[in-house]
Amino acid sequence: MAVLKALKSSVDKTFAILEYFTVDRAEWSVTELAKELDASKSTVYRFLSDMQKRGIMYQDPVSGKYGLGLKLFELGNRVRIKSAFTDKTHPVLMEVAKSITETVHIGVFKDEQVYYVDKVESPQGLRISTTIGSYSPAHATSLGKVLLAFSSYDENRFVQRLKRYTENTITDCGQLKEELKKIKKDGYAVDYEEFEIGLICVAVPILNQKNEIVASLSAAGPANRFKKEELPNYVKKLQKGALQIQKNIGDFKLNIT
Amino acid sequence: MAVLKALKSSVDKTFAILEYFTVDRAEWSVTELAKELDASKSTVYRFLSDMQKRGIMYQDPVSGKYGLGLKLFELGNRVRIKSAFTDKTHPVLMEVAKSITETVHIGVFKDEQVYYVDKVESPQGLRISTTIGSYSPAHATSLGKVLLAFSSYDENRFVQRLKRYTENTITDCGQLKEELKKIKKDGYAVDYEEFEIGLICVAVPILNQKNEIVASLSAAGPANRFKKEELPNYVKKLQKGALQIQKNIGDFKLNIT
DNA sequence: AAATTGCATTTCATATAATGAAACAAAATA
DNA sequence: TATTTTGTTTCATTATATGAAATGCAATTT
Repeated sequence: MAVLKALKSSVDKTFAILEYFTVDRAEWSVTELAKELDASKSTVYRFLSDMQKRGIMYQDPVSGKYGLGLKLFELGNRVRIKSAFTDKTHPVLMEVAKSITETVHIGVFKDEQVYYVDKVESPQGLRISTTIGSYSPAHATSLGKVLLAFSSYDENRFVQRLKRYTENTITDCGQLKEELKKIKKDGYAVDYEEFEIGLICVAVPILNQKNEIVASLSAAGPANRFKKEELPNYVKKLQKGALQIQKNIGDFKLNIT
Repeated sequence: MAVLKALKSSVDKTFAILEYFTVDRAEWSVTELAKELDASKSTVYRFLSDMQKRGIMYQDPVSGKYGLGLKLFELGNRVRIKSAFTDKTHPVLMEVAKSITETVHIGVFKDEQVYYVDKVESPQGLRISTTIGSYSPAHATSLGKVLLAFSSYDENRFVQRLKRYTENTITDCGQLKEELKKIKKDGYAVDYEEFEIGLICVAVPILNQKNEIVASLSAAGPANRFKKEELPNYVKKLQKGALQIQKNIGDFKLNIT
């Protein structure tokens, strides 16, 4: 409430409005959004229609509701991360997804969270589906635990409360530190339904040619399809992919800011 | 010159500035951009730094120059076309690129031009590299000619001048109509260096399950690698991919506006 | 080492655009 | 037909955007 009025610059307001258009809520009417933002219809209308004129917004000709437009897609594709990083990782991701037959992800650190930068979905019907450009908690995912384990991090990083997502989530800082130590030793992390019941993930680090960790690579699938004796096999396939990516990316270091 | 002053709304100004960040010119300093826009440094600075605070812009910590930020990548990935269409086409594109070993593209019609919505680059060193979200002329590309041939179009569509790009470009309307008729009969189009010298493309239509054309699929490679006797082979592989995509997309119809 | 250039950034009085209430038009609903 | 609910437009008021000049910082030149 009173979201817009709190922001002083038009630039801020513009992008605050865009943030409301998510994957889960792709369409808003002027009235709905005005109510949500506690702003006048005129104001919201002007923002949306100005953006619509530029193709940043798309207006459904039938319902009159607004959604994100093609121009934004266009701009998003110009962002460096895409051409510099994903172009190099994606082909490998395809290979790994095919050989493991589960959804594979690449995640990096951003704001203490895991940020998904690339994915290839499992060819199987029942599969995990995440949105590129979204976030997950670091301590409750295999991607995050790998990133933590292989990064040089402040020991006091975990003074912050570790949020519980399921009964398996690690919420004790000491326990997490032990887990990370083990992960660094083993070279991989597993998430046994620690973030979501029914979801199991395995992840390995992606290093650049200077052996700095730049991202992590995971395979994720439904718990009932996971066989513990297959774990070394998954890890082997992931590591093979990670090594291939390492070859592809050179000394590339992702600047996430 | 005087680009910014001509625009009355901040929303317009914001996105006008973003448009200056292209693939060819990914970075601008405050001073450079202020000069280009004929605006004051303060103004440009404020736009860029406001956007930078939100992650829309990225500022290189060394040079101080600005580029497009991750948030924009994030927003771009939320655009419907991406999740609804590309997710379904990309895996097939990978397969086709691998089997043909040339860069493959998917294009749709937008504003009488070919709009690139997805691509997978050739694994070979020498390859064609296009930007997703960019445009090419319809009459001078295989993607475009397929789209024209299989769309129900106005006969008078081509009264507009057909721009010449190379010595092979079809610039005569009657000749183009003949070509389109042939393409419809054959089920594929070829571009023999009609847009760019040294570039040869082959394209086939992608139909949805109602048999409406929704996009076209092409393979593009350097002319000196192209063997005429391999053409039926390329077409066969492309058609196999197009059929797979048809299965994936159902009765999906792309709304490009 | 001092001076100079070249840059991003900040300041502040003024010009200009953003704002919301209300009116409007058009469609959906009763 | 009457009523409600939309998206859109208008316009006087308010608040933000603007640019010249100043600042601070670093790299380069004297």
